[in-house]
Amino acid sequence: MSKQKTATKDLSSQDWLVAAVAALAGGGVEAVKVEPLAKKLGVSKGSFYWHFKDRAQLLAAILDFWAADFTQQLIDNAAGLATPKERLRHLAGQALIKTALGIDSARAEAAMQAWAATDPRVGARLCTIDAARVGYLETELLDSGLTVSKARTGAKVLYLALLGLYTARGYNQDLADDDAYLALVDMILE
Amino acid sequence: MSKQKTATKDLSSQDWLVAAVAALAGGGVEAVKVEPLAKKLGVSKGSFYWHFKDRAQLLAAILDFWAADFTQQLIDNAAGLATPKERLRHLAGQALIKTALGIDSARAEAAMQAWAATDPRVGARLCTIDAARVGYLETELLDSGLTVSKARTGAKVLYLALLGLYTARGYNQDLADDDAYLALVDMILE
DNA sequence: GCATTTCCATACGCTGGCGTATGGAAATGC
DNA sequence: GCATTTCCATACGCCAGCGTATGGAAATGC
Repeated sequence: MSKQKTATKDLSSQDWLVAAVAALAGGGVEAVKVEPLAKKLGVSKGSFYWHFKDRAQLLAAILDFWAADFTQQLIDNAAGLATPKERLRHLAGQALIKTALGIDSARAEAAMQAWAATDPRVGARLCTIDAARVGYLETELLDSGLTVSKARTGAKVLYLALLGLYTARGYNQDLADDDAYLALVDMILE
Repeated sequence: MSKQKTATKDLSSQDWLVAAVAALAGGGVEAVKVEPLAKKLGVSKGSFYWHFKDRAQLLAAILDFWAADFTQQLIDNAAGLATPKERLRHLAGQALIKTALGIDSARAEAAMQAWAATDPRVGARLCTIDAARVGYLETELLDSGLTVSKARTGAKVLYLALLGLYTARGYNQDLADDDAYLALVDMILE
């Protein structure tokens, strides 16, 4: 029922993008549909087709947004805390991606991975993102004094568990146990 | 191009169910559509609406199949191997659900969880399945001599990582590293 | 061997979502 | 202050997928 922001002002393509990501988080890629989004934004789809060529371009914009934004988020995460252990433990609560805009980041993460499983081009993009993230985790583990080998597998394990945590947040709150993840962090750091 | 099985025989509702699960594993719930399935099975949708009331009933059948089948799979998994450690390590390669029928079980798993994230009734069903699975992992860890507390969080961690492994299998083969999961099993078992 | 049941094909109407075309209103250039 | 640009509404045709209705062929009962 609540209108979007301030007044009945013109929408930007950013507004459409944010709404699209929200729909993605809520119902997967198939839920990112032009006309329902228009209805939710309180405009007609004439607005959409002015800002975007077609639906495919919107989906591409989501991917670009995702790829561009996660790096910034890595920096934000690393900025505040002193030790690698603190930073790694922080990943459980705060997701790797922005939780701003009222979007459930864990659900958005899970939706992106589900999307990647059905679209190989999305999968390829997410692979590079995953590689960067695992690489980040690996450096944190190396900074903590782990051997190269242990840091390598440890980073993968941490990220796999993080993916599982995102997935569980979507439907199984009992399983999405942050403390379990924190225990894993401690376990890997010995 | 290949026809399905033996001859041009009548289809059973099981045939439809198997095809539906395959479509689910390949493209998510939204890919489970009556007319495309009919085309893939080489029949018309008149066949479908004889075996099923509507699409919702097919989806419900998928859920029932999933819930009924996973228990059998738990037994199969536990049957062959002697020690808990062997059984737990076995989970990486062999998924918890049947890999028969030419269906990628990991993709099917991931598709089920993605579905659960968008449909609360599916989510509720998967929660009980997850609980049983985590419970199974917990008993294995207890049999291995872990304390109640360590077994509890260890089971959750193992299952979260397993979920991540299933997800990764869908698009990131480099991340879907069985050895990393095996290392986690060893780590939890000390 | 005729009726009934089983299983499927064909044809139809309906809806939701996509993309286009056209026009209109408000801002903006100058 | 008139033309242009910016942003959106309305209306249209189109297609995919759902569900129904009806009929037909093959097996089956008996």
